[in-house]
Amino acid sequence: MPLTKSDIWPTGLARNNSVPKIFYNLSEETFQKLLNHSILQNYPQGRLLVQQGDRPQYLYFIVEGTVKTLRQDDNGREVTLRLLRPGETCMEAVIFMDGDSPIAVQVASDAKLLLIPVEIIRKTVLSDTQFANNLLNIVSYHYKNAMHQIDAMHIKNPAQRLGYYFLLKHLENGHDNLEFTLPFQKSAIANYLGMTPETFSRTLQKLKQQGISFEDNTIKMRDAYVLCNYCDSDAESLCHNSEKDDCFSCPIGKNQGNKG
Amino acid sequence: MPLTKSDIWPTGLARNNSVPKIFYNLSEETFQKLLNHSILQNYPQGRLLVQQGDRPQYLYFIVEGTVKTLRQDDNGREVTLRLLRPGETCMEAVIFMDGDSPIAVQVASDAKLLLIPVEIIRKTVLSDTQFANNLLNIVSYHYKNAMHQIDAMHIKNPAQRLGYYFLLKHLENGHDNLEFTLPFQKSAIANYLGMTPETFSRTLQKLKQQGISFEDNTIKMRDAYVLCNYCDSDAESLCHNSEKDDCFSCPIGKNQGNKG
DNA sequence: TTTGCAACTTGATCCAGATCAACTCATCTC
DNA sequence: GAGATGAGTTGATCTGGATCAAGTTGCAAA
Repeated sequence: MPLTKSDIWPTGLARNNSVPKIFYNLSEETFQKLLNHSILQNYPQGRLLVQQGDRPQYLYFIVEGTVKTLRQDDNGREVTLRLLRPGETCMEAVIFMDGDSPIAVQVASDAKLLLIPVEIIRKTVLSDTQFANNLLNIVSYHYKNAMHQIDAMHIKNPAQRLGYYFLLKHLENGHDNLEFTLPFQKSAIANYLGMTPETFSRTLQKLKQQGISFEDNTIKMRDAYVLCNYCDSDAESLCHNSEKDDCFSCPIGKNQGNKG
Repeated sequence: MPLTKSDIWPTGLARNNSVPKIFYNLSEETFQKLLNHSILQNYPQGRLLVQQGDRPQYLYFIVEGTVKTLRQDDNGREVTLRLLRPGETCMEAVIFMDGDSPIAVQVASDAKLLLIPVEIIRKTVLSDTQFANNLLNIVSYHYKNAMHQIDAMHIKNPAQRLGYYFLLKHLENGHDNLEFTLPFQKSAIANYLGMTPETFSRTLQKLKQQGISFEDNTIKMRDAYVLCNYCDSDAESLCHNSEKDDCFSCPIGKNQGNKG
C-alpha cells in the first residue's frame, strides 16, 4: 500500500519549520509522486548508509532519529560535516554534483528514513519549479552553514565555536526558553565543531563560568543574554524574529535596541 | 543598446568549461532575457562589491579579472571562501538564503563583471527549469568545495592542502601540461587554504624538495606524478577524464592502472 | 552482583603553525 | 635616483589545542 503523509511526517519539528523544507508548498500531485516511488526504512545507530565514493542512490529524508554526514581520510580520521534531525534531508546536494559521493552518511541514533530515489529527484526538479526552488533553498542553506564552519575554523577559538552553536540552538528553541537539550552526543558535536572531545569538555567548563551550566545533556542559561557575546549578524537576524526592545547586553544590536 | 553574447563571453575559459555553467543549455530567449536586464561594469582591484550584512542585489558573472568571496570578524581578520575566475559567478547561493548576505565580495584583480539583478534570477528560476538546474549544479559544486575546505582544515596539514590545490590546478590545465601559473596572489591563496603567507612560503619550500619548482608565479612539475601523493577519490575522478593506463605511482588508482 | 564497554573528564606533555620582527626585492612616484 | 609601498621570504619565539594517559561514570549484558 502506498505511503501517505502521516507515515512520513516527523513529530516535534523545530520552530519555524512546521513543513519540512523539501516539501514546502508542493502540489498534492508532486508530493504523492515523490512518496509513491520512495521507501520507508528503519536503521540502527552506526549504520553506514552511504560511503565516500558510492554512487548516490537516494535522497534521505529523516522521519525519526538523527543522521550525520562526514568525510574521512585514509587514517580513519573523520570530520563531521552535518548533524541532521527529523524533517531534514541529506544527499540532496550530492545528487547534483557530478561524480560519486564525496561524503559518507551514517545513522547517529536509531532512525526511520524515507528514501527517495535520485532519478525521481532529478526528474521532479525538471518538471516542478517549486521543487527545484525548495532544493535550491536547502542546498544554499547548507552552503551557508558550511561557510560558517569554514570561517569558524580559522578565526574562532573553541569557546567561540561552542558558544555560537549554543546560541543557534537557543534561538531555535525560542528565546524565552532558558534551557535546551543537546540533540546529539557530545563527541559528535565536538567533531562537528572541529575539536576533540577533551577540548569540548574543557570548553564546557569555561562556559560554566559565564553562566551556562549543564547536567544530563541539558544546557541551562543564567539569563537570555549570556550567549550574546557569541552573536554575529547572521544569528542576529534569527534573533530579530523574537521580541525586541530589551536587549541590554547584545553587543551587535546595542544601537537598535534589539534582543540578544 | 542591448548586451550581446560577445560582450560578456569570457576569453580563455578553463578546459571542460567552454560554456559558463550558469548559461549551460539555456534557450536563446532566456539567455537574452537575462542579458537585457543586466549591467556590464568595470571595477578596480580591491573594490568591495558586497559587504557582510548587505541585502543581495546582483548575481555577479565574471567576464574578466578575478574576484574573491570572504568573511571577516570584528578584528578585521578575514577568511577567503572562494577565489573566482572568468566564467564563474558569485552570490548565486546567497540569493536563495533568506536574510542578508553572510559574505563579502571583493575584486581580487581589475575585473569586468556582468551584474544580473536578483529579481531576474528568482523569476527565471521559477520559469525555466534548465536555469534552475544550472543554479543547483553551481551551488552544489561550491558546496562540495566547501566540504573539502572544511575537512582540509581538520585532517590535512598545510603541505597536503597546498599539494591538493596544485593537483586540482594541474588537472584543470590538462594532465600533459607540466606547468601552470597561479591564478591569484600567493597571499590570497594562502588565506583560502587557511594558512598565513609565511606558512605558505615555507610550505612551498617543502614541495620544492618533492620536485615542484616555481618562479614568477609559475609552478613547474618534474613529472606528471609528483602530485599523486595528494590525490583523493574526488580528484581521481577528474583524472580519469584524461588518458589512462600509465600511472605507475598513483597510490589510489594503482590497481586499475589509471593515470595520476 | 559483577563485568565490560563506551562516553566522558581531567591532568601532563608536546608540537605545528601562528606570530613577531627583520629583511629582500620589485614597482611606482615625484 | 631617492624614497615609499607592498608582496614575499626567512628566522626566532610562543602558544592553543592535540595527543597521550589515567581516571570516572553510567549502563547493559552475563
